[in-house]
Amino acid sequence: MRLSRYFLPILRETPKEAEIVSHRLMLRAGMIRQESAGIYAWLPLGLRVLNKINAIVREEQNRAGAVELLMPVIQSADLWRESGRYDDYGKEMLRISDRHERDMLFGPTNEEMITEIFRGSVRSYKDLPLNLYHIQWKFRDEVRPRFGVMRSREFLMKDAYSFDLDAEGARHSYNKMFVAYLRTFARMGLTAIPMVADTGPIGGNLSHEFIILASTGESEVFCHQNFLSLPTAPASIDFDDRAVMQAEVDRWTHDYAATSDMHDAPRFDALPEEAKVSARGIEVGHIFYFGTKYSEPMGAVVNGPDGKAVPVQMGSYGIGPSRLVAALIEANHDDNGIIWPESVAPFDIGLANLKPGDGPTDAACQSLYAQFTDAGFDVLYDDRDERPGAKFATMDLIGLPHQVIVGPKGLAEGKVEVKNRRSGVREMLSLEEVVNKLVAGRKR
RNA sequence: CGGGGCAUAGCGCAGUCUGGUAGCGCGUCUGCUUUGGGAGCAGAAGGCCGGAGGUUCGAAUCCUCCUGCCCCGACCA
Repeated sequence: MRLSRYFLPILRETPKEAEIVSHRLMLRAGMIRQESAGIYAWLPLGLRVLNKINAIVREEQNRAGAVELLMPVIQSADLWRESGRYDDYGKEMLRISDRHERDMLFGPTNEEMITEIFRGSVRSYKDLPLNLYHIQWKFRDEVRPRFGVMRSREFLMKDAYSFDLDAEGARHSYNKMFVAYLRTFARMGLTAIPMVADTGPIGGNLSHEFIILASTGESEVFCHQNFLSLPTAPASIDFDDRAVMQAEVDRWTHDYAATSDMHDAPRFDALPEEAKVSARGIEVGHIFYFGTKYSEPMGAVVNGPDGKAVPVQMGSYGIGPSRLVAALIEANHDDNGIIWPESVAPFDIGLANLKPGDGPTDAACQSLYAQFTDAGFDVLYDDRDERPGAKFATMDLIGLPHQVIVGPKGLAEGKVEVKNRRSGVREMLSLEEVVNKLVAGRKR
């Protein structure tokens, strides 16, 4: 993509409303634009990151056996009256009516709808286990939206729903999502710590929040030092093996970890001093097992092996990709801007032409652009007629992992500069070496 | 939902107290000179001063109401 043809409205100054670093940087880097309190438009650069995150979420959901579908944003109030939550949910639910004055709502979550879909088509225990998920916009009319997309009213959520015949099966479904979540966050370069959680309005009796540590986190968290270095399960782990899944979950729930609402101070205090981690955290995922809370009132039943109808055991599993964009920036930035992990970067390489209009420089850039693109990289080519300083500042701000800087000075010696955004390391290499280096780096 | 604040050019702000032709910096556009860490000079464009009423010869400025947004707290993927 040529920057001169792209839409990247960068701000040189920080809008005053942005309090936390991710919000500031998202606005400055032209990723989002606020349209209303807690409601944002995703500009091209931001959308690219969101899509990269979604792709990782999908891969890991699919790997764990979940199946993607897509449910509507607008739901009927009648569905929510069946579960009793139409009255329980309160003012956070945005209630609307259509032209026939039917009560509708903008979905804050989808337990009711997925249960309705399930009961309409599944009759036998032989169709279980089943896990259905979608990635869809949600609306929760927060009293006080803040921190940009970290706590917005409209937000993107991946929500999965599992259906099992019995509690043991449901536990396995829960464990699969637990492991899939750890892998999902690890692939984004985040250390997410599962913490025993309150179940809130979703209900149920088994729940974990996945928290990443960040100084700007909204909640206070306590955990054992061990979590900071626990290795994540490999992609090859057998999601169908109940014992393997349980062992993996046990490994990740063995040590103490809790948010302030669930904090067990005596237990934490008993830890050796060097093992205590007390910090702030951002919730990036939340999983629940809630049994028959919805299946029973809504009549989602299957015939068991004995021919008797039983309500299915359910769980739900949420990840907020839009919040993750902000969380990733909180965890990856410096004074100059964002530092994207490679797996979610909007572009892999930023190619800066320091002197557009100069024949040899243009030619070298064109050649590199073609070679990078052929090698499968997403390249943002800064061909704008700007001074070098402005280009460097832009590149650092938007945080692409690799910067390739091409100017007459280097080219006189047949070289271009490659800079690693995270380490800051710069090298002068020939055109051929640059391509080889980046290709080799990606395979590693 | 309680408390506090803000609203003037794309962004950041001054002007409001004490009413009298709408300002500054950055950005944008034109030209020239520049070109390896946000250039210099010259010129230009861009505003129903959040909205509606009111007071006044005259309102960005004073009064009333409304709306939007932000911050602190309580609540939450």
